[in-house]
Parts: sequence; structure tokens; C-alpha cells
Amino acid sequence: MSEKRESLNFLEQIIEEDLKNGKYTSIQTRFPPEPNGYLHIGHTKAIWVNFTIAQKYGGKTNLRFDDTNPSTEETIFVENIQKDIKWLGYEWDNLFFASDYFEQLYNFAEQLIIKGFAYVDDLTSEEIAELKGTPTSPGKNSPYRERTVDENLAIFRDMRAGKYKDGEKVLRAKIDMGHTNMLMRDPLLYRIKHQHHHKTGDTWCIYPMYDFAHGQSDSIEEITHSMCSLEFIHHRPLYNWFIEKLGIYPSKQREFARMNVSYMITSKRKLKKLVENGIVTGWDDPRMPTVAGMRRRGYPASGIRLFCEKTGIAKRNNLQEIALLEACIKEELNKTCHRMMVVNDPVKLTIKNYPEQTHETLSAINNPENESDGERELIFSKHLYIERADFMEDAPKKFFRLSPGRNVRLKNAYIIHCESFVKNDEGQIEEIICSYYPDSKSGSDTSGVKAKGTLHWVSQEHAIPCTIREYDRLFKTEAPGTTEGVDFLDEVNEKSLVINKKAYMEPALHTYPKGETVQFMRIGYFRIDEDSTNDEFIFNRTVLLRDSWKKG
RNA sequence: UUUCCUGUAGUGUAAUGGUAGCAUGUUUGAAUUUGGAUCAAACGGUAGGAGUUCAAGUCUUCUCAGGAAAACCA
Repeated sequence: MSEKRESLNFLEQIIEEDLKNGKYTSIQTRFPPEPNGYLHIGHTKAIWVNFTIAQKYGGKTNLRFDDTNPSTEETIFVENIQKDIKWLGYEWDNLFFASDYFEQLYNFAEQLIIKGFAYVDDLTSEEIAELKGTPTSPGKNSPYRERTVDENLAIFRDMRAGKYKDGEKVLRAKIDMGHTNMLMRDPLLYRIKHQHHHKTGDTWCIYPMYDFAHGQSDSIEEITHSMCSLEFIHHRPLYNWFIEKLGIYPSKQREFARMNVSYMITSKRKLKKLVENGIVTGWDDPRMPTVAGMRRRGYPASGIRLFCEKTGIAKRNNLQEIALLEACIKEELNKTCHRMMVVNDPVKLTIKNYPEQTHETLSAINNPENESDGERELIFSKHLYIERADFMEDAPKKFFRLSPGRNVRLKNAYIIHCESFVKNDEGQIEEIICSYYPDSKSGSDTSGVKAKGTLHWVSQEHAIPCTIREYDRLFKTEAPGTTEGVDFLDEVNEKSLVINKKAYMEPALHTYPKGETVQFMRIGYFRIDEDSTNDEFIFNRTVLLRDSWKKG
């Protein structure tokens, strides 16, 4: 009888309030990456927040590259970031660059000078830091703070004209050197950098700092809700100060907690070190938390989106469990992946009452979750491979698989009975001898025989060898890089990649294209890697069906 | 020692001042042509004190705990 109120996160509550009281009539958001690296799992949350909230309220989202530091930014990152955002399933309404606004920002700076809110400082960076004070003690005014408007204007124009060297002068806001918020202690607005910019070339030799570019860029684009991570909360008073002093469009900054994921790192510096030290093969190594890495691992974009949705938005520092990420990935993969049979660690199995020279074709449903995916053919014969782990000489009661005297169903085929086994000189099982019940065929079983478990298998003669890259989490510790005195490189899981070259796959897999993800029945999800050739089929392990970390 | 932010099951995230819910996790069970998925059940929570109130996870205040803030980075 009573309608269930939809629960809103705090950002949605703010937006609904703003819309209701007419503060804004529509909303506009933005995703503002700096083009100096690759997007990672942390960015996906920011992307998700900005795009889905705008979508929900019929608003728009811009992609804006925050390219105010020519020393670190490159075109290659601009391209990759766009590719990743599209892959994640989002489309921006406008593509902008902070550098599009350089002229406008310069004019803003002159306006501030004219109004007496900015001045040129000749101090060195060390001297500026010295006078800045500390969080607990106030700073002191620069001796250059009281220059006249005309003098400031003249020098600032000379700065733009290239009359000074890097570091010789800076433009600062004139706020309050005694402010409790250190960002309000006359922050730097412009610095001199005689450096080529990826977009503006050599047009400029002065570049605005983040604080003087970000809020004004938001304002120029009439961003209503500028949503960023908690670390920028101290910047908000400054963000508002510029907008107020310049009398421009009143964008509002709102902060939410960034998403951290257990066993992952997102520090750009540390990720770079992994690549440089050869611990991973590159930025798109399937173990990397980058969008490129997750894509190659086989994580579907829909699963990543689902993860962002399920983890929610709040203002508390959080560490999301990787198990939840993997649950989301599996939930999506389960809907779409074909169920295939691949034996990872083969042991021979011979069916003694099955004719030697013949084989038969059986049919298998590609995906029971999606009937329209149809069926495919399997080849069954006397000589098979099954998983070594699916046989136990002395099995406990709870072991549902093969053991002497026990029955088991071979998936899509027959129920077999284990008669005996053969060991080699080292005491290792070499061959398992079984008999089969001819009238127990899947789909037309009239045998009445019971089998507790079901095993996957391949035919020795028909199976195709393949390589499996068994990826695991990159780190051994839940929050790598956060323990004092411990180098994060020492926390790397040395078994994060095991290459398995002894596996056999069912023949039908041969026709599946690179980039396709399938389920290896009873094992997990695997993606056909781009490194595959006609001679070698290579799979990347995306995620296991069951979490093996807690057991054993 | 200053300022700001945040404290709800193991981990996350909800709850016009009025039934602490959901997901994940763990365990067990049912069913099953995957020890998956599905279904069912169990486990497990408001940091502490004081105040306001008929009623506080929610409002006020104090304590405690965690995080953040010093770059010519964003």
C-alpha cells in the first residue's frame, strides 16, 4: 500500500533538491581526466558517477581533458582515454580541453589583477614554501604582495610575452596568508613554462595551475554539479572564491569518496613502476587494474558498470572487496558466455566397453542461460582426457567425482563406472579404466543409473592443445602500498601468472575469435588473447567459478 | 598543535525522528546434465558518554577512532 521510497545517494539528493527549488533547470556534469596516464578501476567510478547521474536527470556530460601541465601530458593518452570511455559504454556530449580556454583564463587573470585580487611574485619556489607556513602556523606575506595594479599587469603581460625564464616569476591570488586552509594562502595561479603543449604548441609560455583552470572551465561550460573525489574538498573554498570574484557562472563542486579495491593499486606512479620493472608486460597486462588490462583480462564493461553501481557513492573512505568485483564480472559473463569443455591438467581415461575405432557426435547446449545461443557438436570416443583432480584413489564420502567403483556422468555424454587405474613408476596415476552404460546418454537416459557428479572431458584424438595464462591477483596483501616501511613491490604475488601449456580444448573452440570470452565448464571464464596464432591458442583466465583463495 | 571530512554486520551501502534493510562474504540445505548459476535458511551491525524527545543510527554536544590538507602536480 505504501510506495517504497527510492533510496538516493547523497549526490542525487543534492541534485533533486537543486532541481526542485529551481536552482538549476537541467544538469550538466563533466569527466575531467588529465591526459598523462591510463584510466584505471578508480577512474571508472568517477566516469560512472558523472555519466549515469547526468543520464538519470536528463542532463549532459562533457569529457574535458585537464591539460594545463605540458610537461607530462601527451596526445597518446588523449586517444587511449577516449577509447576506454567508449569501451566502458559512455558517450560524452562535448569534447573539450582546458587548453581551449587558455585565452579566456588569461583574461580572467588580468581581471583579477585589475580588481586587486592577484599579484606577481618574484620569490623562488623555496621561499614561497617557506612563507606559506604550516597547517598549524600561519604564513607570512611576500614582499612583492603590495605591487600596484599597473605594475602587476605590466609584468604579467611580459610573462606571457616570454620575457622571463621558467621559475622567475609567478602570478598569485591575493587572499589571506593566515587562512587556516593552506590553499587559501595566496595560491599560485600561473607559472612560466617554456614548453611545447600537445594542443597549443608554442603559443604559450605561461600555464594556469589546476585551481585556476578547473573551476573556471566548469563555469565556462556551465557545469552545474562538478563531482570529484574527497581529496579536493580543501579546494572548494578556492573554487568558489574565483567564481565569486570573477562573477561567472556558479558551478558547484561536490566531493565523494574515491573507490579503492582490495588487492589492487591505482597510484599512477606505482603502476608505472610495475611496467618499468617488467613485473607486468605492459599497461594492458591482464593483471593490471587499468581499463585496458581489465578488458584484456576478459572483464566485460557491463560487469565493471555493475560493480560501480553496487558499490554505491558515499563520503567514507572505503576498500571494496575484490570478491564483489569478481561477482559482478561473473554475473555478467554467466549471461553471455558459451560453456565449453577444456581439460587443464589431463589424465587419460579409457572406456573399455566402447568400440575402439569409432567415435560419435553428441550435441551440447552452448549456454543454458540463453537458449538462442544454440547448440554445437562434441566428439566422443573410447580414449578421453579428464582432469587429474577429478579422480581420487581413496576418496572421502563428500568427493562427488571419480574413484574406483563409483559412477560419474561425463557432461553431455554417458555415465561411466570406474573399474581400475594404472600408475606409473613414480606412483602417479597414468590411466583410468572405466566402463560406460550405453543407455545412459544425456537426453535419452533410460539406464536408471545414478551419478553424483558430472565431469568435463575431451577426446584424445580430437582435442586441440592450448595455452592457458592462469592469472591471479597481482598482490598478496589486501591494501598493497599502504603499510609503512614495506615496499609495495615486495607485496607482489609471485604466482600471479602461471602459464599452463598442457591443456586440451574441445575442437569447436577453434572457430572462436580473438577477444571472445567463454566459460570452461566447471572451471571459470577465459578470454582468447590477441597473442593467439594459428599454431597456438592462448587463453587468459578472467575469473574462477569458485573462489579458491579461502580454501587450501 | 590547527582546519576540514568521515564513523551502521568481515567488506560495502540504505533507513520523512518511529520495523536496522540490501548486496557481497561465510556456513548449511534443496534441486540440478557445471561442486557454476538458481532457490531456501543460518551467521553477523548503529564507536562511547551526555542532552533534547513519548520515541535518536538519524538532532545537539563532548570524547574516541580513521582519513585529508604543505608540489611553480592534477
